[in-house]
Amino acid sequence: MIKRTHTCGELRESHISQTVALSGWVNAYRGYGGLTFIDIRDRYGLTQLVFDKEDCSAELMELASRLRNEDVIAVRGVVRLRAGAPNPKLPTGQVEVVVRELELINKTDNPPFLPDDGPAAENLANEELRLKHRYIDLRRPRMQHILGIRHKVYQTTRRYFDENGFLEVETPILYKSTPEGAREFVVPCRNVPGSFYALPQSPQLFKQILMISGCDRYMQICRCFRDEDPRNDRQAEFTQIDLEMAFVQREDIMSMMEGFIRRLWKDIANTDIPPITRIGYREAMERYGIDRPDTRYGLEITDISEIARKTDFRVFQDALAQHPDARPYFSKKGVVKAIRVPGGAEKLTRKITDGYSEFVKTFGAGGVPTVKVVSGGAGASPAGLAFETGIAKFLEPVKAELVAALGLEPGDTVLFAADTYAVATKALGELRQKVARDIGLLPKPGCEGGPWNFLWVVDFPMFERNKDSGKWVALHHPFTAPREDQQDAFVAADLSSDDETIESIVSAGYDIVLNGQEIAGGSVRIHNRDVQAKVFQLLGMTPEQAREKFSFLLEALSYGAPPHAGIAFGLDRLIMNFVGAESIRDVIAFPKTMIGQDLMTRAPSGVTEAQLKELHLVSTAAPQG
RNA sequence: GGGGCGGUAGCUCAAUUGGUUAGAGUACCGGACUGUCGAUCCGGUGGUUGCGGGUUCGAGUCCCGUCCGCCUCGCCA
Repeated sequence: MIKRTHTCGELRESHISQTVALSGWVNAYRGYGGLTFIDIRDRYGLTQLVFDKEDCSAELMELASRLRNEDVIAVRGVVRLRAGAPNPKLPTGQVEVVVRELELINKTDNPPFLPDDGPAAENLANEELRLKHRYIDLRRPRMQHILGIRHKVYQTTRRYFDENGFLEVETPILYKSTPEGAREFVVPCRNVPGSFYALPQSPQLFKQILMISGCDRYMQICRCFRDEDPRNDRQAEFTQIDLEMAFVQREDIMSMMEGFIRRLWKDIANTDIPPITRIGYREAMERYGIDRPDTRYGLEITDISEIARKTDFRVFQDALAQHPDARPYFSKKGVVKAIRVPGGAEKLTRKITDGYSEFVKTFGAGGVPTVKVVSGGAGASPAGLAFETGIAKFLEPVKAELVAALGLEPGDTVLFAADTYAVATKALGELRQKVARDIGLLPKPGCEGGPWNFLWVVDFPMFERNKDSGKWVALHHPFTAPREDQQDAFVAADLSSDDETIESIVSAGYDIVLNGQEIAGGSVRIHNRDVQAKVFQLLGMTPEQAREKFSFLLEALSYGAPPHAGIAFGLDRLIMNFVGAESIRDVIAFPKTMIGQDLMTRAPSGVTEAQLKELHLVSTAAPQG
């Protein structure tokens, strides 16, 4: 075999007249009878090979003329300045290799598609086919680039945390089932009939145990499993950058993470990230209607309930009549909220705003009342503004107040939501993002590069009532500590009667949001056994159940647990941001489809009766696949 | 679990209200061609329209079921 001396992205004018050897895949074939060009490709780039009747034997010309896309070849030849025009699109475009020796290492069958990102790739094969033949898809320069960025993120991560004294520790994949939270993948255990492991949703408790074990600072790039329906940026099997620190407070973690983010963005995107601003959960919900606000644009939400109360608009009045005396953030309290869309009068056509009404119905809202703001005209306000279309006539009596409250200007459109606090907030929070895309406030999805708007979201409530069961659930997870100044109130609270207090307790949790996407989340943990037991109790676990599921944690907490805190990054989402990927599948080498299949290996698949028997299992489903 | 979009040649797509032999580009095969780089030109092979039923004189097209892919709501402590 001809052994390569250089890669296909390496040769320059400085190599001219050297004899070199290259190996790779045939990327393109251009034949002229007595003259044949082959582009040879490997991970590093493309180089033009030339076979010329004047220089090559008839056998070599014949062999070259039979080469086709994706054949694997190796060549030996001499580098020379291109005899024709140089190709400015290629780093190697000044030179070509005149081939003296060609080895056809492996002839390909006609490939189902070509791994081409160039102009010919306008019709990229569909994803199903690309996933089935992932080894071809991954040859694409784009995919190689993504794998490379992902590799760099691993390296920067390990380097940063190593420099800061973190210890990389692996934690079990075969773990204990703790059925709170996400649905788990379950693995039958052969040696203990009828018992099962679960795959970890995260190494949460192991990293806490490692703190109690004296590891002080832990990190791991780990696989996590959640058997929930996937999304564009979510799949059942994903990767976290997981870490935990002992003897720290919230601020210590936050500054360590800001350092990490600055390093990461410097290394990967060559960008300096300024200090990250913070917002409280309540404020985020009020202003943006979501706990992960995208701050690249305005379109903030304003509560106009008190103004709406003065109108005769039935939709407003009906909404406001719901639990009028409830606490401000009570989820079923009736409210009216509004978004001012600058320039919306022109950009948001009737067809678009009708679509918004349909859109918010998916979140339980009835529709989106709308009004346009114009200058002058009949009935113009003192500021010279008038309302038109939609619900304009109902708003006439409160025009001046609305103009002042929302800062309205001519050409604006105002979008309203009148419903319960929970529904109106959610509907406008989602609508806000849709409007931003519609009127061009955002780069197109899949664009690479900034702006990078980071945000810490802090001060989450510890608990909320599940809207169906009415049970208390932890907003983050049951191991999250109350914020330092809330600890006493939680310890003192009577769990059976003190709803107001429990709902008001704020946790020591923190999320990092990037451009409206949650990229990391963590908290200070409970390190006191009694506090942890009280949380389990509040979540409806009897002391026996708590012991059955978490005795190891409660015991560990009683044998000298240091204060500790941690966080985990969604690594796949980080990569998506760096490379401008639209789908999480594009940043995972071997991803799964929406129903969790690997189209290349055809996993999951059936197993034999013998396997089932050995595992003490009987399947009630007919075998598939 | 719910809603939406899609599945036609190896690939990317087309095919009027249901109507003749399901087309184009590309890939592939054969031929021509000495400076291309999405090479070009000439010729050719290539189809159980995802699968199974149904309606009809006639179905790629309409109906029912099913499988697969994507998007989305719920879900994701």
